[in-house]
Amino acid sequence: MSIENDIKQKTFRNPYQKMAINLVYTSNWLLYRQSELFKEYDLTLQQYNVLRILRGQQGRPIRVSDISERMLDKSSNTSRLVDKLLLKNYAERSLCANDRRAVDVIITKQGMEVLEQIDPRVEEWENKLNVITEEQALMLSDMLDLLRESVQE
Amino acid sequence: MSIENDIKQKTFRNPYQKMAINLVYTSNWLLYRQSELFKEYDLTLQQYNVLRILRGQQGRPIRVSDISERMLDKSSNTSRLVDKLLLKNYAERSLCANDRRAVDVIITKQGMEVLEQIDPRVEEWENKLNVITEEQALMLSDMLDLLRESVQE
DNA sequence: AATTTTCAAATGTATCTACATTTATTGTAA
DNA sequence: TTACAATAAATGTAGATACATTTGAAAATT
Repeated sequence: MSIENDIKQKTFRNPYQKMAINLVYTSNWLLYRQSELFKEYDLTLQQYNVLRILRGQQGRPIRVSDISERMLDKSSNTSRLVDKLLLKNYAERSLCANDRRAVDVIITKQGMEVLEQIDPRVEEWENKLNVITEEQALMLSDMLDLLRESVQE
Repeated sequence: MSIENDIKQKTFRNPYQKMAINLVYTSNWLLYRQSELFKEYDLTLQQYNVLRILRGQQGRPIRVSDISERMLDKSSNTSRLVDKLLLKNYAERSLCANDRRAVDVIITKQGMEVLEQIDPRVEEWENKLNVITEEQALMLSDMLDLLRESVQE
């Protein structure tokens, strides 16, 4: 359904506004569907995001501040997210050897296992997005990069 | 900067995953910038969203449930958002004549005024997005519509 | 070396959000 | 018409989030 119907707004100030609104709306839509999936595994979206970052390390530990940098939602409180993962035995924490301010985090076997359970479900979900071609998807991604670049901080 | 650099992830499972991640990342990026702007006027993003929906009514009252339907973030608690706007004298609430369960909400003069102050700032911001053409913006919006359509609920 | 600044993580706190429940009203079926 | 379901809004509450502050450690400056 078109964004006009979804939010019952017939006109937009300009194409850029329409696009921006659709972008936020679609992101919320996507996050909501995916959250439902993660909820089955008692994970929040942010916890899942951290877990995936941990797995991406392939055995190497990663410090809390580096996790924060890689989060999609930069405002997350990574300390507390890691706390939650520790409670579930999905992650382990240890002091960083060469910088005692920092804390190294690593995924556990159980953390890997829960991700492996979720993987096919996420993949299945992502595959539904192939109403657009792979080329279009990459083009869309490139356009998003451009948009962010254009607004200097 | 490319999404790869922004979240320090070099590879993605497939183009759809890359696009989806970029979508969420860019939405967060956009919301964060805009929130900073609204904060200057002591409004949260959600409060601003409600105010704009109220203005869109052009004088006609709108019930709380209809506001919810039009929100970009459907999970917002519209009752409490309207409470906040009442406290700031940006909105008024009255019982709906033909359905005493419902509550009619209408924007006040002060609500209109604060929006008018914000308008040029938002427009200025949106205009920075014109690194892509209007046609590309509309195409991007259409592709987002397609994506949502493709995943049946 | 001592002092100051910067940095990493954790924590305190008010606010916000998600979700279930409640209250009041309307609609529908027995 | 009574009983039951459906709807609209408000509210209670646990947990999450945003943001400032604190704690401890490292780096830079004096």
